[in-house]
Amino acid sequence: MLTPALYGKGVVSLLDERKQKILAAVIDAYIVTGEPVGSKTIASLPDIRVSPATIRNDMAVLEQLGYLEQPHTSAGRIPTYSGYRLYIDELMKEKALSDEEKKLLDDCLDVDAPTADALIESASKALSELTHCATVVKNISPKFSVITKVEVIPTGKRMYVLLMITSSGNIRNKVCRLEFDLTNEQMEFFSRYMAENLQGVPVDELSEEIVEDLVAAMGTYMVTLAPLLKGVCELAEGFKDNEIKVSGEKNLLARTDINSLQIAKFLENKNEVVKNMLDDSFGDLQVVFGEDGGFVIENSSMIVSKIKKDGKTAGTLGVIGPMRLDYAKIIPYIEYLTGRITEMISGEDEDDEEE
Amino acid sequence: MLTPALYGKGVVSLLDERKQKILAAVIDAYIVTGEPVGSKTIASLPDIRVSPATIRNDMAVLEQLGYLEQPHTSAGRIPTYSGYRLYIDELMKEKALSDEEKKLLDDCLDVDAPTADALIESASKALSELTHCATVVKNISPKFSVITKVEVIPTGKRMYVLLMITSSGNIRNKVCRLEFDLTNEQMEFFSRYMAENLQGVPVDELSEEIVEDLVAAMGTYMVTLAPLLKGVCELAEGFKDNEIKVSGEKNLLARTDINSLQIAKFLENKNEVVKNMLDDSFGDLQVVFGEDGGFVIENSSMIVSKIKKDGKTAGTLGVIGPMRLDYAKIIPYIEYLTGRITEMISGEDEDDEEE
DNA sequence: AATTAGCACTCGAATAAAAAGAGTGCTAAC
DNA sequence: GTTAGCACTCTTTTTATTCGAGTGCTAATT
Repeated sequence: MLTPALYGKGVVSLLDERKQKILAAVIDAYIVTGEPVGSKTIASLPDIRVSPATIRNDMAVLEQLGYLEQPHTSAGRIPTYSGYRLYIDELMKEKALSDEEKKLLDDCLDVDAPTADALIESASKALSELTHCATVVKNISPKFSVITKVEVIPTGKRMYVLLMITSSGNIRNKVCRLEFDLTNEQMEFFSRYMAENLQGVPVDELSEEIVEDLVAAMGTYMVTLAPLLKGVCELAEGFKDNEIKVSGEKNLLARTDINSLQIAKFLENKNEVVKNMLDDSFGDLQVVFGEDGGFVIENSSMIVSKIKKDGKTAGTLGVIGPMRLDYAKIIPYIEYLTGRITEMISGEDEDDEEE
Repeated sequence: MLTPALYGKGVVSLLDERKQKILAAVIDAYIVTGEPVGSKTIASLPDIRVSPATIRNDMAVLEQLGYLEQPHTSAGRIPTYSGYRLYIDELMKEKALSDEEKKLLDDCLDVDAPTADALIESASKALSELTHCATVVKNISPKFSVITKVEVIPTGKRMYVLLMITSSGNIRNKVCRLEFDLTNEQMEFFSRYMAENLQGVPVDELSEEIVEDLVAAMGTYMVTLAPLLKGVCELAEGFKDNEIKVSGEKNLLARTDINSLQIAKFLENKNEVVKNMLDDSFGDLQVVFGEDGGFVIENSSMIVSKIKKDGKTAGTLGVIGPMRLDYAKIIPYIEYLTGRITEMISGEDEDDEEE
């Protein structure tokens, strides 16, 4: 007999209610202690009314189904990947946030942050401290940013600063060294040309081809200004690339059950590794285990949740921690934060909401 | 009898030539193997002509003098801090760079780097790969940078980007949200006011007091523009603070003899820790061991060398690695690189050297 | 048919004892 | 001053033994 709450779910229906309870209890215990869990431990729990022998039988079944495993014959059980998966998807009881917790989280959000990215960043810092994990952030997608301004500012002999500002309030700059000094006329032309051709263009649409076309159409100015346009191109790339930020790495490095070198390697490639992972193809909340795809940090898992804007994925926020993470508590944290951020940034573009 | 090369040196004169040779040999061997070194190992070296017994006697003396120690009775010797110190200062034979090595290093330097900091950065990356250590960089001192431009650019409703450019080609920006939109007149006033009062001011002289004076002297514009000036202040701080960069951390994290958590803590506080350490009070090249002052990474050491400009310290470049570092090889590397950079940036300010 | 008590069994972890080995310090001879 | 020789020390490695947690199976119980 299934509890009402579990009707219509997935794999869970293959397991009778008691086996579900036992599996959940084993994983709960393992998350707390980190040690293999035996039948006696489970039997001593208040809402389990059967004997260790019965539990042993059930655990043997759960092992055959691939949800649990034994490190060695005479040890208790630990969860497998699919055990965790089932637990997260269908078994665990999320610990709803109390009002105090909500308030705490609200206070952590920097409501005065000048850009959405800074707001998300503040959430990331807070989350990392509250969970004692590393946190990972994918900034507001370049899809939502259009170029609002491209400037060139002379700063020295043949030295120029290129400046690009986007609608989401992000700025990037780059120093260019040219072959010749620009005349006033050339600079004015460049500014006008940029304003006419790039203003309003979404950052992620700015490809090399577009820039090449622009260069070609520039006529006599071509030779002198081409290097600047190349710089523009690189700036746009910068917006796309530097999206992913990890903070609180210390919390991972402090752990003995996670390999430091793997962490370091992950941090080096975080862009490539995480980019594919946080795409539209997934649901709003996603839990990835430490050897799925490119994400190789053994014994770790990553929970990420989407931040939306106008119904579309705009960014993500999540944590990276040990496999045995307190999912039931941390998932609500993350969902609450991304939910609040989603509220805060919706429709912010057009006009300021206050007053 | 002292070798000519050692005349007039320091503590070394207390040690006869053979003891020096033995101490150096022990440290050489320890640097390679990481294991305590015994008398037999030393005796088997080609230019040591005495028996193990003699070496044992000498090693006992070296231990009493505090240069060596035994992890336990029946083990060989390992160097103490002062052993390393003596070795580095007076005993080791630096391995001079071959022409190929010089060429290799030259090729690593990004001669086209638009700013001196970028040049140093390229050296840092190369050094980290060549030595398999982390590298640490202190960027060209703010003392050498004067403010060349402060701009304010409107980017949205009540949103402005503050931009500060220094003579060394560095740029920093900051998004400010103001209470009111600025009129054209206000913006023009601000630009002029900045140009008149801040252009040419060395970055590290821009204190809160100066800014407060400026605010006070601003007259009617005071109320509206004060927040912008606060932003200017923060930007200048940014130039001072973000000087120290570490790269190649992976090389440290990969080692089992260095504590990951200590590395993480160091990385978090690198600014405070390293700032004091790379000051004018020291010689051109400095070796710091992993528990001196604020630098607490057990079993590690840091070698830093100064980059100069017009005879004054302008920046530093160095490596952080295990205590048992191949000093004899790495020190020449660092000295060569900082030397080259010093040459390249000298007098670069006034005019371009090429053509 | 499901549950449970009972029990033999397994295998890792902890403990103890023994052997091996590296290196020393000291003494006496060179 | 140097060195061979040797007893001694202390770690590391090996081997053996015990201990105990936890299991799986069987037979009894509900």
